[in-house]
Amino acid sequence: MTTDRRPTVDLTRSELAIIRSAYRTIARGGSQRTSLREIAEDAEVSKALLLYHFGSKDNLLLAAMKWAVERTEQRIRERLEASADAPDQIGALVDAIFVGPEANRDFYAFYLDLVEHVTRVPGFGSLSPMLDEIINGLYSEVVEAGIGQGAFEVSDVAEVARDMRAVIEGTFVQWIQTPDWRDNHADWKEGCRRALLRLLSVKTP
Amino acid sequence: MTTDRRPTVDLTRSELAIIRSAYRTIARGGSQRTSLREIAEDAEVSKALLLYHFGSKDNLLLAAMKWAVERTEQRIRERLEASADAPDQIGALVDAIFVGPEANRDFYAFYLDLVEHVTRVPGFGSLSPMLDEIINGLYSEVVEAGIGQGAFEVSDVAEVARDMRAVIEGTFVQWIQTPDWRDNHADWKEGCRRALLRLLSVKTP
Amino acid sequence: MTTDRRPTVDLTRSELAIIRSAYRTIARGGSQRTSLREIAEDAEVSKALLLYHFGSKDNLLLAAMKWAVERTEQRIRERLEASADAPDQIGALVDAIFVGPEANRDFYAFYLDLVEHVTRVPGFGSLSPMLDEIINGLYSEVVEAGIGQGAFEVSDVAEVARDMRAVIEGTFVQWIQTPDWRDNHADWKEGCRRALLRLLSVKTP
Amino acid sequence: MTTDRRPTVDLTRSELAIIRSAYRTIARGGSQRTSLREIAEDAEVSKALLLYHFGSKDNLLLAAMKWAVERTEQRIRERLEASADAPDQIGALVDAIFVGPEANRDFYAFYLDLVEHVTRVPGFGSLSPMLDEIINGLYSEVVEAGIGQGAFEVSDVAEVARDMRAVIEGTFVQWIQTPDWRDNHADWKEGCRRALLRLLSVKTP
DNA sequence: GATGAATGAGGGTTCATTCAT
DNA sequence: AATGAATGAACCCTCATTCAT
Repeated sequence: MTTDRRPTVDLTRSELAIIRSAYRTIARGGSQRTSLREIAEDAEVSKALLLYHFGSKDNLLLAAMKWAVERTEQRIRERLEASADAPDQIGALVDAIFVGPEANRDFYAFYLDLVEHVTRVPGFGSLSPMLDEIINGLYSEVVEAGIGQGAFEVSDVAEVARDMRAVIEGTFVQWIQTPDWRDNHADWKEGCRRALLRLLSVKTP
Repeated sequence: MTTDRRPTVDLTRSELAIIRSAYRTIARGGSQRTSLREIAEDAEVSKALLLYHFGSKDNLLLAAMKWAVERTEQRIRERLEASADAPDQIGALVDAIFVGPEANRDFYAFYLDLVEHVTRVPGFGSLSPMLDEIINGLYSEVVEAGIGQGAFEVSDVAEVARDMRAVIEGTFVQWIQTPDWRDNHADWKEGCRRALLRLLSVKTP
Repeated sequence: MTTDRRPTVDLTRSELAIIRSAYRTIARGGSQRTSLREIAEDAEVSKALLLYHFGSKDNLLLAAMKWAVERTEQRIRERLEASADAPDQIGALVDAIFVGPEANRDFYAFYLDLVEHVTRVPGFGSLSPMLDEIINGLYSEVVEAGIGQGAFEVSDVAEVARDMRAVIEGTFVQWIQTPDWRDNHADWKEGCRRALLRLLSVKTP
Repeated sequence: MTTDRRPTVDLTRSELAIIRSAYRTIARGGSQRTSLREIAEDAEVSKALLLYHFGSKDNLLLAAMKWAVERTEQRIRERLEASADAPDQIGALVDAIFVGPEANRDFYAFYLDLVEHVTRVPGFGSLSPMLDEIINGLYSEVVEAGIGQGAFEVSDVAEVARDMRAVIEGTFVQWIQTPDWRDNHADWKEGCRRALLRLLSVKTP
């Protein structure tokens, strides 16, 4: 349904390196607790270079957020294609999303930062339709594929996609708060899978 | 080098006023973008008084978070009791939670801030078992009440409570990002209600 | 020569307790690094009581300084009288002054604070003639007693007293900087004794 | 959470300017009564620049202390060399040290501040071996030169150096407390000279 | 006599940003 | 393209002091 999308802007090699450092550092510490100096140190460049390339901290943040979302989408799509003809579409999706505790924690911690910005900082609002298109679009495709196979009982695809997203993100919001997130990842993943199946009215055996 | 500070156990009148201001101000602006000065101005007290009562910004934040969570639980419980014998338990819960766009936005913006802190600041970890107990406990009670009436098909109450929480919080995470949150509140509420019913395998008419 | 002097002001019991706490606390931490709260905690009274009794921090400081100097003089005089007819007047004086590492360190750390105040804060200048009278007076008496016994070769008593004071305080200024002041106290004491004797042209055996 | 800071090894031109201002300002007002703002104003730079170069107030203080001690040593050595073959070695030393009321007052007020820090702030302890080496080393050299000329009766050079230091610093401790230090400087200088000679068993004419 | 509540002034420090090179 | 020097604004926090009780 959604066609191929390309990175919003082209990034030079060193811009990309900076963005990666920004993502890594911010995912760990939170965007407001993370200073440009820390990011610059992680990237092994001067602090001034960040502003030379991105103009302001907010701009760098925005760029990093876009990059992170697009990269994550791509990673999910690749994994999904690898198991394209799996009998269990939902299981494949969950496998593609729950890639591991560290990566998931980094991404969702970063994502919560993103939501915080969308909610309160003018200029980050542009992220929200982008997320809508990417995430809900992805889930819609999965649902439609499942419907084609007669696997799900679904009337409104968009609504179900939204609900799936709620279940997944709501699961991560809880999981990310658990102290033993490094170890319990598989359990939460399985719980999420079951919840999605129940949501789609697929009887679990 | 401890500082001047009242030993905070029960909340005095002026401590409560400060906490209310902190909640309001932080919900709007985010805890890190909100300075003690802003909170003090909102509370119409001196900045130093905040620290006199709470010792540090983090402590005030923690106190405000606990207060907000407990107050919200109580509000939900009251509303829930008011419709105790409603035929539609889930509907009643959703009514009790979705009290209005402003209040919901304030609370969930604040809540996401809380999660961000739990994730990254040592010392806020104590909040998450508290949340677990309060929120999941509340949902468990509702589920068990429903089971008693034969309304739901549920085997593991704790898991269902967790899934409900995922749906609800995941819904708010999406809703809070929508630009027209002031107007679309009712739609998201209805969507959340349906998702919960589907999750509990209750056939919607 | 100098006649008996009495405490500049009369102190109530609780004022004295506060002053003792002030002395102890400040000797350890320095007057500017020590807050009224710390002193109040040490004295187990409220911070406001300090100001109720002394009016301001500077006033308390001044009172504590006067008290410490007078108390120290008295302590030295008592010890000196106990060995009134000792053959070695200087030895007796040094014994009376070098009472032990902790007490000496406390007093001279406190004394340096005092000098710092005399040098820079108007209002503490009154301490300096008081010190002159007390300390140099004390040393003068010792010297004169020694002259009576034909022990010293001295022409100008006041000058010698000043020089003795220089040697003693200069010794403590160095000693107080040594990291192992707890253990080397006896060595410095002995060194000081020899220096004083040399100063007074008494041939050491 | 390291801060922005130049790695201070050699002093740049502007670092030196800052240190000079720090020395001047602190000598007058005391290190704890002197704020970074005052030093910055004196140096006509922004307050943030001090921390950019030195990282913290304590660090700046430490740097200023080291600088002041080394500069003073150098000044004394130069003056001493200028009168290298003077018949009266001690007189030359005293001349080199007692350069004038303002400079002496500044230096010894600053020095007493330094001692106060060494006594109580961990991290400033490194200063005292440095002082020991520089000051006592200097005096030892003078004593040894004098011995070579048969001027002094001295057995333990290190001990005598320590005693000389005691006399000199003890003299300044008293002098700095006198209200008329601007006028009596010459008298105290002469008194110090005599005391040193007596200490070294040199018969005064 | 004694204290808790409250505050104003100021402290050191952080940090995004600017600018000359 | 890249950086070090420099800054202004704001931050959290400390503390002596005031005042009503």
